[in-house]
Amino acid sequence: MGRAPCCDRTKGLKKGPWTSEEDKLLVDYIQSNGHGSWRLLPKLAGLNRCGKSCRLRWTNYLRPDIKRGPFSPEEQKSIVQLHAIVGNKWSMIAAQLPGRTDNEIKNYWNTHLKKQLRRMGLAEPPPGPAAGCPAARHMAQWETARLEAEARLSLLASSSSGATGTTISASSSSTFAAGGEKAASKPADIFLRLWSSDIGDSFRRKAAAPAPVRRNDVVIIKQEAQALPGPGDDSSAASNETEALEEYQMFLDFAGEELGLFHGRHGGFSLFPPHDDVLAEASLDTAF
DNA sequence: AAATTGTTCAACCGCTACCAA
DNA sequence: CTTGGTAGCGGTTGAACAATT
Repeated sequence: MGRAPCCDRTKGLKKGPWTSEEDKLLVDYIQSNGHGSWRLLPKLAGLNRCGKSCRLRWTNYLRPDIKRGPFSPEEQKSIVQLHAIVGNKWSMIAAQLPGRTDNEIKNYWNTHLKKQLRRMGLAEPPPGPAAGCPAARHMAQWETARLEAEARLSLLASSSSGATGTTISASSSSTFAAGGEKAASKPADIFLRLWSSDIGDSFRRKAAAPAPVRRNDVVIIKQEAQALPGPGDDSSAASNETEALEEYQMFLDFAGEELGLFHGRHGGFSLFPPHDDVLAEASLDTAF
């Protein structure tokens, strides 16, 4: 075994800001040869940088399809909503915003949106006994996505119904999902696609019918939740929460399968972290 | 005008899933 | 099956710039 190490720190590779000459070398090389192996690229392109640095420079700054300039209100809204759904999965969020990089979105979130939300009083965990509870928080996050989808549905319906000015209500939107656009082609809007899914329909109707359990970890958590002594030992409340968790996990699964949100190296996205992480998440994630 | 404080964002660091040897 | 390299990700840093005192 034994490949050469990726970044040989003994060779005195350059770090820090890129010069315009370095940029030109990188762009010229990639445009004529493609990036190929990032490890070999610096040598081939005549750059005294490590491949990692070249990849970052290209993907975050030099790529020709990168959109420059301030974020539009629509983009801001999408970031907030997507962050509510997937959390700090910047690459997933970036995949839904053409021309924007994960680094850019991450920076924008940390420097603008987080502050804005804090000012609006949305950066703290909700008050009450459910504070810090991942299930309650995620349910609230789904609710924000639901409201967004409803708003967009209304806009869509009013624009397509012309002068009549009628709008599709929340209860009638399942018709849209079942026989309308979903049957012909999927809506391009991520929130409408979530909303028009079976899972979205389940949330809208708040159906009491038990959802099929599709993941082993859901079963495990359900058993653990039942074993844990809840506040006041309210077993029905615990059961409701477990059902809510299962439904929300199905929503996440749907997002992964239908929208490609969770494709790639990280596989799926689970509501159910290891026990140690639950505490960490509750104390650290104060964005919502 | 100078010093201090705050803000932005490009780039780096460390971690890890994936995959080749 | 094990080991180790690669690529990609999220968190963090620090230089540059802007605003304030």
